[in-house]
Amino acid sequence: MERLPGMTNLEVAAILSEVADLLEIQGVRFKPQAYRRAAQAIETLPEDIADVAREERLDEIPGVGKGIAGKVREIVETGSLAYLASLRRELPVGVQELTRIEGIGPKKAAVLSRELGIRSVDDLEAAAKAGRIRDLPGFGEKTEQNILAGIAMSRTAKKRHLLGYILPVAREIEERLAGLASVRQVSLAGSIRRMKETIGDLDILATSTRPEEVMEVFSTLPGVTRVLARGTTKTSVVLATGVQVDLRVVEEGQFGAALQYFTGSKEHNIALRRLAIARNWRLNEYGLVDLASNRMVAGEDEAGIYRALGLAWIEPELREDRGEIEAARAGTLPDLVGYGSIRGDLHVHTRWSEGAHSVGEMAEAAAALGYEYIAVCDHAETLHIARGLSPERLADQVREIERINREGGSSVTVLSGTECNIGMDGRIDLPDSVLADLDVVVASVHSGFRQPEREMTERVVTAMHNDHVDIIGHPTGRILLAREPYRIDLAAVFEAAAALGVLLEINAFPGRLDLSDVNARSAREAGVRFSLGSDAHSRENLRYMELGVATARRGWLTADDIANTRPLAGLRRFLRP
DNA sequence: GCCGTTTTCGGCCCGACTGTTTTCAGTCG
Repeated sequence: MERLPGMTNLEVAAILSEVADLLEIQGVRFKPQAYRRAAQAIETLPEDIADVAREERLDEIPGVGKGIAGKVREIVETGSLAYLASLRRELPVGVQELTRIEGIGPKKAAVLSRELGIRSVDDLEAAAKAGRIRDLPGFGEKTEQNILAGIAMSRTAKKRHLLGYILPVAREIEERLAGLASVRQVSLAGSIRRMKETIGDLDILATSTRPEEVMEVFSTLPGVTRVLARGTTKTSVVLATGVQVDLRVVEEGQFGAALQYFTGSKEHNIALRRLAIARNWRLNEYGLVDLASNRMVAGEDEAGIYRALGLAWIEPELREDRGEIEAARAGTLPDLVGYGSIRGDLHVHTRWSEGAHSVGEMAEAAAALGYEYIAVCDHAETLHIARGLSPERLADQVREIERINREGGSSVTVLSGTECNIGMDGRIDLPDSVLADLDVVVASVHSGFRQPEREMTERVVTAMHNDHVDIIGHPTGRILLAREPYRIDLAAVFEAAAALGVLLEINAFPGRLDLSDVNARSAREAGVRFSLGSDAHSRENLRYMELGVATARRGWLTADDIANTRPLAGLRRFLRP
């Protein structure tokens, strides 16, 4: 029997967020914040919200009390929320849409709707052009102009950028600034310091004895096409790639506070400020200040702020208000896998299929990175576009790998492997006899993404039941900024992977990062172990491993959770015979 | 609507900036 698809955490969160938006437009105070906080907690919950509701544990979620718990139950049980429907009826259609325009919040949207009957962005544009907005209370000519500019901006949708592509750019800017004699400290901040998978703007922070000089150098960096603002404490530029970069120069004694503040996330900072308030302190970008004595409690270095608030220092990758503050207080933060902890790459391609370099060249590059092993996992035959290998050519490749290992020109052991294809019915596109002779078998879905959830889940679980499969590659198939993950019951996949001892990959290719941080964390809770693979198509791509480690760290993973933090002998225990 | 290292009631993140005002509300990050 077909099971009704349950509400995902994302869908429940979206409903609560909309309630928050609508309440805000109505001018209701404080409730929007409460709904938003609950939505955020549910969105990033490492468990299925329907399970939590069924087990009557909703009140354990921070931000969920009696009222919201009842609404969540209603959503989970019926798929909708009567309260939201009634809120929608009370508000003219389209008012929400207005708040998406920069400069228009709930208050202005309400006035525009009430006074001029504006119901859409198109209405808004017409009214602004006709000069009908400037006479409204609280509005003026300037506001009218800004609204038109805001509408124009909203039409050229704000782009995000892949972490993997923007990180080298950011580091180059950081290095150039660090090279200036007057610069004392410099650090990346914001989402790039948290290693989020996609980045909006770049934030960089520095201290300097001569801020004007730093700003001059910064605003004339190669690649800068526009200077949006230029002051002695903050300068904003736009690079040719469309990336906005903000540089802030602060006082030396405030570097820690500023770094903490500008690293965010916003949710994390709000939670920290709550802790400060409880002690009658105030936390902002200038420091942690005792309100009674007006004395600075901390601010020079970041760790001092956390310490003063009774917390262990929190790695930037964890600062999303997803339980890290509670863990820091209890002293139970995970010992995150380190960027240098990976001993080998378990997913690389070579010239045998779609890669750019030979097996020997990849091994050499891996040795230069200090690895002990790499697994060559070229595609199998059915993946024609990637020049997949037939069993015969794969056998030739295995012989070449054996020769390279025997001749021992490199400190790296090359493992033979494949990235085989999981067919529509879950079958692998190589015979068992071939798979049995390989060291590492990665199995991935490369087609038929539109299968219904139940079939896709069965398909992947069937593949895991093949005793030769060691790793499921990029388990959700998403491509960042381009393609949604396919529909699959991840809880069922995690359960099977844990039970069968199949590793799930965190694919480190910049556009994949699949499993994602949040999914990896859920998988870990379900007892899954992981494999990190760069999916490198060239020597240079091996460096993408860093992005995979970042994703693992954001998913609260330790070295223990990851097979390829082990030396070769230890790794073999994670691979099925 | 939520929540407690001042609490079961009375608060709820903070500061910069803008444009509208003439002392501040609204918006943003």
